[in-house]
Amino acid sequence: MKIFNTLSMQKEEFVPIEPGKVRMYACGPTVYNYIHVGNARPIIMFDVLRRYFEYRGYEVTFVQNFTDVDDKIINRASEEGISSSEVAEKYIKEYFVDAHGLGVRDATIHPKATENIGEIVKLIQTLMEKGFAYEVDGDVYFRASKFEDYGQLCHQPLSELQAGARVDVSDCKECAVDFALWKAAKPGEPSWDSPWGKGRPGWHIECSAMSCRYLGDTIDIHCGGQDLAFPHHENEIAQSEAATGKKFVNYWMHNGFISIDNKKMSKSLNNFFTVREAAEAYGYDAIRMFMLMSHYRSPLNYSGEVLEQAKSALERLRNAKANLEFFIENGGDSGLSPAEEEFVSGLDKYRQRFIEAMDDDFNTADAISVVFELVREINSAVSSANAPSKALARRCLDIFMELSGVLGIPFGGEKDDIDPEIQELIEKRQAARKAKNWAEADRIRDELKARGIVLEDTPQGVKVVFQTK
RNA sequence: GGCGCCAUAGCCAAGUGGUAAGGCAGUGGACUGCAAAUCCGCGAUUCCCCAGUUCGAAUCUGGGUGGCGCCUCCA
Repeated sequence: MKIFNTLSMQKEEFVPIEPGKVRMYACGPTVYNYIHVGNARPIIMFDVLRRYFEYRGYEVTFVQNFTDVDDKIINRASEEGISSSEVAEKYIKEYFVDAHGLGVRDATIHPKATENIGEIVKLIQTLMEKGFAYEVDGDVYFRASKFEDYGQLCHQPLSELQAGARVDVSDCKECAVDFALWKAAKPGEPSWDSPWGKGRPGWHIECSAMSCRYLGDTIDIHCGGQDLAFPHHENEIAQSEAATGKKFVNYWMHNGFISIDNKKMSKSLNNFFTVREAAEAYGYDAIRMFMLMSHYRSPLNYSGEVLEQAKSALERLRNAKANLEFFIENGGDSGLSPAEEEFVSGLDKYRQRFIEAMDDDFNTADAISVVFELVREINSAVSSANAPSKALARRCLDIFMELSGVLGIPFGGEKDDIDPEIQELIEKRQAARKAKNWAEADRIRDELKARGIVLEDTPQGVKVVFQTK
């Protein structure tokens, strides 16, 4: 398996710290608002990562945090006249609504910054003791110049970073690149006791603390959006490695941005759509499909047209599944003929190609194209058999679902039961068809379609398809 | 100023040295009472431009053009 590592800017063979196990950490959302479509990309991508590792037999421990104390949460709280913990709680709940809608499984652990203040303070103390941190009036800063490898992830020497840094007039830091580990409490803000007085953690330190607590000093993979590489991830490396003296992360993975009109979707530009809004317009499933259809490091432009395309593409996969399920119920009872047996084992080549694609830095775009090719071959086989057997349909569905499952291709819920009223209409239509009363048959078909139920006539009987959003 | 990314059919998007995957849309046909679904066929002599390396380049090198990102909170 090859992974593109931001540290080396190259694809590297993945070698886990402990054979058969993967320890990964993803920077989760700051919970002060609904997540937007750009936020959804890493969430979906890293869900795929985790599923694929599991598919390949790894035991995965996946930690994704919530940043639940931060300026933005505090601002939001004062705007809404509620406490910041209420803001955080609300948007954590909303996060899970969206994540589940997108077919994202919960991480192994979802720690919160506020539940790890003790670890954070301890880590800062260690940095103080080692001379990597200094206090100014209750604030504590990291001394970047003391950490030799600072800039390794963004591939810039400290001098360049300093030159590019914007100068903050009221800054009391030793160096512009230094960053806050601990912030002294202002009146009315949430705060915790510390050796430097009441305050709260800076943004970067929480991830170092939680990664270490839940996964150990050195982990396999740390991932997040490209914009986190600097300064967030760079700072995490500095903090963690300064404190432990060990390598922090073996593989850094960063996903590309979602843009709108070719401009980065971001909260500061205010050109974002929330996942909630996009899901209302196109469905959660279309959003996931949209992300799966390109490589995670490529830039991706969001538009209604492209979401509609993703939705149509997904429809093709859904039809394939529905067709196979129909034949599993209504197909012939004969077992697999020798020719069919051979056909089914021939499908293994698609599994092979799928794995090759995913092994190459999680190339979901290539992998999904393999799924489409598999679908074409299956459809072709099933439709050319004059009465496809249940057994053949079953075997085709198995491999199709196996590969789809790795990507988490969304198929919607379980098949609904047909309620008696609908059943009656279907039977009435069948009777009309028998009597060659086409006008009546079409009228009933249109009526059901308006209710989201599509009837398809096949030689094996009528197939009922429930349309999902 | 520093660092980095991208440019492939109408749209989306893989491929990164051996002669252009896949999806959407379009279109011709088969199937159907008509549909739907499905299948078969059709679309880039060519991968932003120029020069070079090579038997051979969309893929490597150099130079352009255009777009984007990070260096500041941001996935």
